[in-house]
Amino acid sequence: MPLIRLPDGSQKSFDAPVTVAEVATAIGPGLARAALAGKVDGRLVDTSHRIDGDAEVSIITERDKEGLEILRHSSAHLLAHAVKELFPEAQVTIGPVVENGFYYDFSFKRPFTPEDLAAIEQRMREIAGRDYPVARKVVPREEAIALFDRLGERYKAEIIASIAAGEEVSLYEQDGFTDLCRGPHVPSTGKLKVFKLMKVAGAYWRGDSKNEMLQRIYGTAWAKKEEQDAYVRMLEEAERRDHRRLATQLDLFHVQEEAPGMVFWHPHGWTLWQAIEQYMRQVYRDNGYLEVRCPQILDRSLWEKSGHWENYRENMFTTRSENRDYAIRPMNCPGHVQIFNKGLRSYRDLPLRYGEFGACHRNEPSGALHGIMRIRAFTQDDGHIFCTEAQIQPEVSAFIDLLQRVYRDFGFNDIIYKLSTRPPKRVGSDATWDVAERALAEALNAKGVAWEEMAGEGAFYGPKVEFSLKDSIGRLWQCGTIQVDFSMPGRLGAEYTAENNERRVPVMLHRAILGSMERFIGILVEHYAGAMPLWLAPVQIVVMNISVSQAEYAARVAGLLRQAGFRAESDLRNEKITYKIREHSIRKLPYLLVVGDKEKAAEKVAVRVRGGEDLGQMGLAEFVARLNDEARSSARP
RNA sequence: GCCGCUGUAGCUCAGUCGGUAGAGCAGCGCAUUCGUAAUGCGAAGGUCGCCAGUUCGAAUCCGGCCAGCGGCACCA
Repeated sequence: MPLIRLPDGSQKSFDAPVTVAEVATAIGPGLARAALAGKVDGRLVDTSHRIDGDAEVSIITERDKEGLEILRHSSAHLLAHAVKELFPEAQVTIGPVVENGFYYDFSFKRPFTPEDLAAIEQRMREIAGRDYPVARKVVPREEAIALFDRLGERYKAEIIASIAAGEEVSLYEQDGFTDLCRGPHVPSTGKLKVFKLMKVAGAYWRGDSKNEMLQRIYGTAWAKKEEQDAYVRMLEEAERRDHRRLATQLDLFHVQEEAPGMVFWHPHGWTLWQAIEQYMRQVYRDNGYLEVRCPQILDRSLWEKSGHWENYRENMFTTRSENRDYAIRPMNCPGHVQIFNKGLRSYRDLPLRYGEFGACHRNEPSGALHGIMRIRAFTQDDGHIFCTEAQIQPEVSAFIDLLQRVYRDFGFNDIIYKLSTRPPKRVGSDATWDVAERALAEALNAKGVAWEEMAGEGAFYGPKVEFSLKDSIGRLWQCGTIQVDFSMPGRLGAEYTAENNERRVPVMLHRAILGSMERFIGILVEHYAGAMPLWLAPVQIVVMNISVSQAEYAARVAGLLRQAGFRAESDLRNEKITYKIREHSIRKLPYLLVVGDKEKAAEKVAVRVRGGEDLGQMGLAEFVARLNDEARSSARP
């Protein structure tokens, strides 16, 4: 007779084995209706799961995180069911839960069309509406393989064949549709109410590009309609903020066919770039970095030494001249090592920090290109710190401080930290990895930040910390990184003289805060939806006259603002003031100044802030003071 | 690189059954001199991504290529 302990501490005893569903019923009919699954001694199970002995049980509903995942998982299952009803020749493969939803991969002789998607979604609603019970069945492996072979589902048969011999094979069945699945699933299809198919795309069988390509149908599913609506609105908002759309609208940059993956920066876009670069240059200066500049094309022999020629030949742009092979640099570190190598280095020189706005080219596969977020010609805010093992931790600590300050200045306050540790294939002794991993972990702990360990995700040459920022609509972007490198300094012959007159190879820390300038600008544009803070806005102020009699005064005001160090324009066109205001509002300028006869007579300006707030009249000195305050508070350029 | 979709005026987008292309905005000209998100009128603007093919005739149909977009794979 099982004694069931519930999350609130209460207990219920039964005189015979009970199912999760029966436990829920014993607690209350409302909970019984809401039950999606159960958690028995920490393990997620179906509501049909039978409890034979004493156990800790909680009932999972759509309010639980696990409940939502089960809804999504069962929605994937429902999708497969609908596809099999409409297209019996389609073969099912896998259908996991992903962020915000689920997908299911199918093999089918022709591509699914948007019309197919609509029909499939309709069929999903019908199946859900009929509220079929979902039944779990455990079968011997051979029986399951035979079943799917008989059904002509060769992918499923292959998946089962790869399940370890001892493991239990469970099948889920709803109205004649059977799928292999670990579960748990909702008790009946009627629990699935809020879902929507999103798109169809290609995906490789088992994620391997050597395998055939399947068709992946993506869907989203939620506990409540309002949550799904909010998610759809977020996607629409992301589309409105798309950096490609805003770049055209705000005349920042363009790309064209003749230079795939490379950016043409227009004057306004380049002004934004320069504001960022000058700020970062100041950051270098204030934090002990020495700015350097290296060639973009280097002889093949150097890339052979660094290992790039062997490992990344396909992804490098190369060129030839007078029988010599060259590569256009895909990264800056080999150049920085050359500077380090020039002259004899002492331990007294360490840590030595070089920084560069390093333009790199990587021949990315055409399918990887994406706006200016993933391109072939990009510029890194790249820095390399040459140091001793003992200096790793203080350098990493200082770097984290610096990165936090920079992100805050750009308006990002939410940072996610991840530590990637030694991968199976690596260089360097375990003792050295111990030192480096401990240094990174201690630096993170010293900062008191929450971090996640990504075991085995480090680079072959050393562990790394990766920094992701969260933007204004909740998306994560990995930008910063600091990586310990035990390999390259040695490969490229970097050495220093230690206290005991011994020659030693320095440790090199690769680090970037923004990552790629291009990508970071894309992120900034989307974060601010094109309405850049004052210190970054390509045009900060436009001065508009109301009629021709104030034209000279308006031009003079704009000139004075430029002399005060601001990016100001005048708009003296013979247009109605409402027309000009509309036009410059669309350009998302921070400040619009209106000058008419009253302002001209009083030697003042009427100030309108982006967004429409009218600050009324003020003198020029007062306005400039305001601008200076604002530029200082958002960042310290 | 792989799968799918897309490519028409500076921008956003129509274009039916194959019969040599259309709108709004922007730009240009003229008038209007105006107080916080669109003044009116007029003229102009296109190698329909590129190359081949079918056809009396191709933006439209077929094939190849290029680029972009959504994913997958990749991302030193």
